[in-house]
Amino acid sequence: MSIARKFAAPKGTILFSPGQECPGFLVLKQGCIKVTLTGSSGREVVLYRVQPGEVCLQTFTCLIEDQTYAAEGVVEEDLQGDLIPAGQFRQVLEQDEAFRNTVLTSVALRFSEYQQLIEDVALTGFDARLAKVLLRLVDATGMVHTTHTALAAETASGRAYVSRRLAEFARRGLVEQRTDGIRICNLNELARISEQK
Amino acid sequence: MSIARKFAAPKGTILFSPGQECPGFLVLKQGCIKVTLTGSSGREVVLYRVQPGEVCLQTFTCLIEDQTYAAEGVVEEDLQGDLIPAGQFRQVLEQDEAFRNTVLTSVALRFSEYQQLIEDVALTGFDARLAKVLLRLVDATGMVHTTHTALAAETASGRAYVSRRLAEFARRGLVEQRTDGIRICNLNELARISEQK
DNA sequence: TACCTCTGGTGACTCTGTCACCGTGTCTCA
DNA sequence: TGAGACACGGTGACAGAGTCACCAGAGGTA
Repeated sequence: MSIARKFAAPKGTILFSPGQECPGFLVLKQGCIKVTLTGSSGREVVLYRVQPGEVCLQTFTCLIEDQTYAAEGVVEEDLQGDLIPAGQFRQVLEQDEAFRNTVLTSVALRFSEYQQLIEDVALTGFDARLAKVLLRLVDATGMVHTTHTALAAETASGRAYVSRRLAEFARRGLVEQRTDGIRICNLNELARISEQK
Repeated sequence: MSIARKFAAPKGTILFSPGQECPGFLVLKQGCIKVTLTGSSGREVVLYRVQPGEVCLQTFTCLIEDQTYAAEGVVEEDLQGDLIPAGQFRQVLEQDEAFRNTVLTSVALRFSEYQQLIEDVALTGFDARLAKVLLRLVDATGMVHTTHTALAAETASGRAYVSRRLAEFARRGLVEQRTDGIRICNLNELARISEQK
């Protein structure tokens, strides 16, 4: 993969936005990218995150189909990786077997994630979605450091509704709302809720 | 692609169901497969259709990740194609460049379709979704031959609600409900609605 | 201190989806 | 030809989900 250029970007950088041309294919070594979709109403949905070892598939679709981006990508944690220029992507894909495997695996993984997301949004109740997100974001100390607004994007819902349901969760003793985030009090019960409906 | 076996199945055949092992990779030559997700409540969502020239990606994910199916596949129109046994899939992918390109293109296409579906379900109002589905299913004579139940699956919604909104569309003169299906009366207005919100 | 921005709480909606129940048309089979 | 079975769609009443506007507190900063 000698064609690849080193690439780095600090937290907060907008890597790509809908409609943009695609500069190349990014293989992540360090950091995290958040990929979101924003509706015309301004509402935002988190599609997925790209972690080290994975590839950014928004780019993949662009390159294979020769299209522009459909989603937005933001750097969540300082980024480092390799960028394969758009023109050389197919060539590397042909020649480098390890790279090809990485891409295929990544595609398959993302594919099932998308399907899961569709299932969650289309077939699952809100509380289950919220519980699932809380369980995904909880850290080792039992805290979730995030805002209601961010949770709304993660659950493909609205901020006000998140506030209400979170208040209900708190009333039931499942969580506790603090100024520095949300403390998870009853992990088992949340897990149970996340599997309902 | 000499390893491939001929494969055929009549309309109505259930090709795969959630949890099943994946027998191989199907390249479609004729017919149509409908791939759906069914929630525990019994509610169904149409994910996509596989048309001739395309590959079935449910299978792709299974094979690459060595997992079982997550969705259900039903034959909508009598099927004919080539089946590449599970064990040989990766090998063919390595050796056959044309096949590899077909797969990659198909994956990319399906990937953007999934993203579109997420956008529709998560960010778009119901009327827009319904209008979009009607426009997709309308035939040359301006008719949509389908049931409200089927439209509910296509719009990731419920049958009763489809009935209600369709009645409202009819009241506004956009469509006309008949015993043999739905007649589209105002294509332009439906197109306008399908782009809202 | 005054101001600004980010965040979250809340009332009052609308939109979306569900459930149960009914009527209609069609098909089948005795 | 009549009885039952069944698929389909209409509808009232309700529950769940999401929106909008407005308010209040916490922190930063000038």
